[in-house]
Amino acid sequence: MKKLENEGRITVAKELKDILIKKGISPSYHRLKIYEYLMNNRIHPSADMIYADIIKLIPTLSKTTIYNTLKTFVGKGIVSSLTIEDNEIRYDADITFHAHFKCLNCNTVYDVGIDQLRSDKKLGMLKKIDGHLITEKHIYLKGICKKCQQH
Amino acid sequence: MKKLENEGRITVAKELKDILIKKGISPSYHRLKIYEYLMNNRIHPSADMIYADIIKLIPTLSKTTIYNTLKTFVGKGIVSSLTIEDNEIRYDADITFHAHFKCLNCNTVYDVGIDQLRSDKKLGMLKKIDGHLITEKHIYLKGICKKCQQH
DNA sequence: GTATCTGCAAAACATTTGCAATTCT
DNA sequence: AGAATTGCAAATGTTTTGCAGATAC
Repeated sequence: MKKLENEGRITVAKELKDILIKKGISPSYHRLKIYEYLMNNRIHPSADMIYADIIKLIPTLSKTTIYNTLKTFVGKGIVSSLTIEDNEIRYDADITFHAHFKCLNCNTVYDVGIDQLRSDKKLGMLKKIDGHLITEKHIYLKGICKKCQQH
Repeated sequence: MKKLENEGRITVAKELKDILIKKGISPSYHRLKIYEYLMNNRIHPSADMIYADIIKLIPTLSKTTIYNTLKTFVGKGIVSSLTIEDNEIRYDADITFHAHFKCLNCNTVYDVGIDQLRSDKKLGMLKKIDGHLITEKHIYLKGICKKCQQH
């Protein structure tokens, strides 16, 4: 829990607690710490990464609680889940629309602003972004299809 | 093995065999049938869906062969893998750049042309496409990051 | 006849579920 | 006390691995 800065401002536990309450999530100690971790560590961690770090703080923590909590957060819309990996789900407390870049060598997942994507006219032609060499591009949209809307 | 049409032309086994050979993949019967299945059934199937359908044709087929073959195909670049689901990998024989839409109700994965995406200026603002209602958007880029390029 | 391909069975994981124990009010 | 939260242990489901048998050239 070292890095408390977040885009120029300090994120204090009180503010995070209020976000949870506003979304109808009772701010238990575990939930607060998990949310705080996600807000302060923008590394798109997996459930296991979150567990490995927070257990240092809460020795009795179980992975079930991590999974329960993440499901609650995603369901309430304060955290989004990324399926950029093929074997595990990554989580992101930044719910604004942005793209992600995964390095196939070091497995780091970087944030990429959409404005940077639009500056280049054709996403299909894009070969590099933020200095990262692109070899694969995926656009996944989700929602309710035409058929299902008609019943 | 009913639908043999593919964008106006007939895909014959001979052509598919030649694609495999050209890519350095020995065209065994199993591989040919799996590739043929993917080319003729553009439904973005999972390994299990492919297995369930092809075992009707090859009763001795094993899932290991499905996984081995798909790994070979993806490695050689004639099939791409989609991580649009959070619990299984979907496969697509269409390796041209296009987006995918997954219905959260019926789980169908539709193709979406990128030209359709670009006609709308801002992907971030997009609410509907091909009549499908969009509630989630993900852009995943992969490759080698800036740091890893420098060694 | 040697290399490749296939398939069984078991293992390896991430995630989920059932239920009991704990905590909070 | 009663409801919500947590956690253990077992189950689930997908994908991987080791190895033996089958097949192909």
